[in-house]
Amino acid sequence: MNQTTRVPRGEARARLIEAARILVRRKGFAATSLDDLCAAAGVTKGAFFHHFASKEALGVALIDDWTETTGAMFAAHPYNSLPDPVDRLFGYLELRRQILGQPIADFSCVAGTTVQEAFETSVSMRAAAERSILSGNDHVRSHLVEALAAHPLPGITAESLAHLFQVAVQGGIVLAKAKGDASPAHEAFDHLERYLRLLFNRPA
Amino acid sequence: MNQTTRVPRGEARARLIEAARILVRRKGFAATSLDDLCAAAGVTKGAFFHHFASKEALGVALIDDWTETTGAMFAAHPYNSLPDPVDRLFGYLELRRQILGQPIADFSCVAGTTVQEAFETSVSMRAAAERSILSGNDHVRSHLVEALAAHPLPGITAESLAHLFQVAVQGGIVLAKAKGDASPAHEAFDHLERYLRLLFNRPA
DNA sequence: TATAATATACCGACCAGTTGGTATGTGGTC
DNA sequence: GACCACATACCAACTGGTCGGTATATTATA
Repeated sequence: MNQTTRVPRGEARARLIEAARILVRRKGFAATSLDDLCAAAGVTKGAFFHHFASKEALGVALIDDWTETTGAMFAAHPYNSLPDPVDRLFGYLELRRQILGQPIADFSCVAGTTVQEAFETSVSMRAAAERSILSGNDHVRSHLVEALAAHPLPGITAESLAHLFQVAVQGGIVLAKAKGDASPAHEAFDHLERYLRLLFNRPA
Repeated sequence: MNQTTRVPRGEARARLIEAARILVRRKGFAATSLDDLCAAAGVTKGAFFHHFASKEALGVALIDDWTETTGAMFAAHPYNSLPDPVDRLFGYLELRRQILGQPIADFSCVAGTTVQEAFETSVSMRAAAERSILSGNDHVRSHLVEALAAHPLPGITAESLAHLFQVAVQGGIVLAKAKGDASPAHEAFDHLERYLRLLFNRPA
């Protein structure tokens, strides 16, 4: 209740986004109230509306921050320096499987969760979610383009395969939430890897 | 506003669930208020709380109704009478692709949308969503069990493949909502079909 | 370099409208 | 006339958002 130590000047915005990430992942966007959010961030309503014009604006900032953070995380990972693009794809999948070891709320996707609610009610949030998906897509696609250049597959585009990765990630999250267990998501990545091995003729 | 023609006696509950299905698909569960819901159903708050103990109870009833409706729809489809189980799987995928021709809100999944928001905040709604996913899973799995009996694939279970179908459906919806376009979902089904053709040795 | 002027960051009380939920009344049906 | 299926009226708590104010930082000026 009573704030004993104040949030240092200049940190309010970052703290609000951090708190929003946690709350939205747990309860969704609509169910996250600004009062709860500000309390969790240790900040007042005044601070909120100084940094964000509306709850919707916070949502956009949250998703954009999410895009940046996750993008940087994947870009920084060691598998990116593997010489073989197909191995990089397997490295990506392996990382994804590792992430599934965390609690469900911690591997839930901010963009995916939010766009389920807001795709019709908020133009700007849907657009932000599209940017987020697109960013993840680009990462995988770059490896796929290389892989397909070395091993062309008639009728299969890097774009559509990259989408399949995203579909597996997002669908896996939904099933994990429903079952309270990450194993269906885990299995989906296994199947995706097996599909890639069949396509690129890479037996395990 | 003013109710000109009243909802016939005995229909309130069904109308509420129907209206909830539409609103929840468009705006999510939390963002759907009881006032809006009752107005859309042409019914008063008194009717609502006569049939449902709480908003959460309506959510559970909505998801269970969804499970029943979709289950009946898939069970009734002609592809189920095809002699070959693998052909039935292709028939299922073809039907899924047809459904993608509708507006996004109309192929959005009530269970998937709701569980994204409520998996941590409502035990009963998460359980209802699990029942829904499980029901869809069972349908596909029954064909997969037959297919695997005729054409065994070491290391691949009907259960995990059935999950993959659900993952493709749910993930496809998320991507479609984000992009405002069903094509990534469509492509995911194409890849899934190609994967099955490779596994079961069924070239197109 | 001291100081005035201005911009930034944040506070917290307040507001009107909405929220899920309740208590009680009423008309139709058996 | 009892019961069921709703309608009506109402409520406290909460909702996103506003607004006047203050403390701190930045820049301009002399």
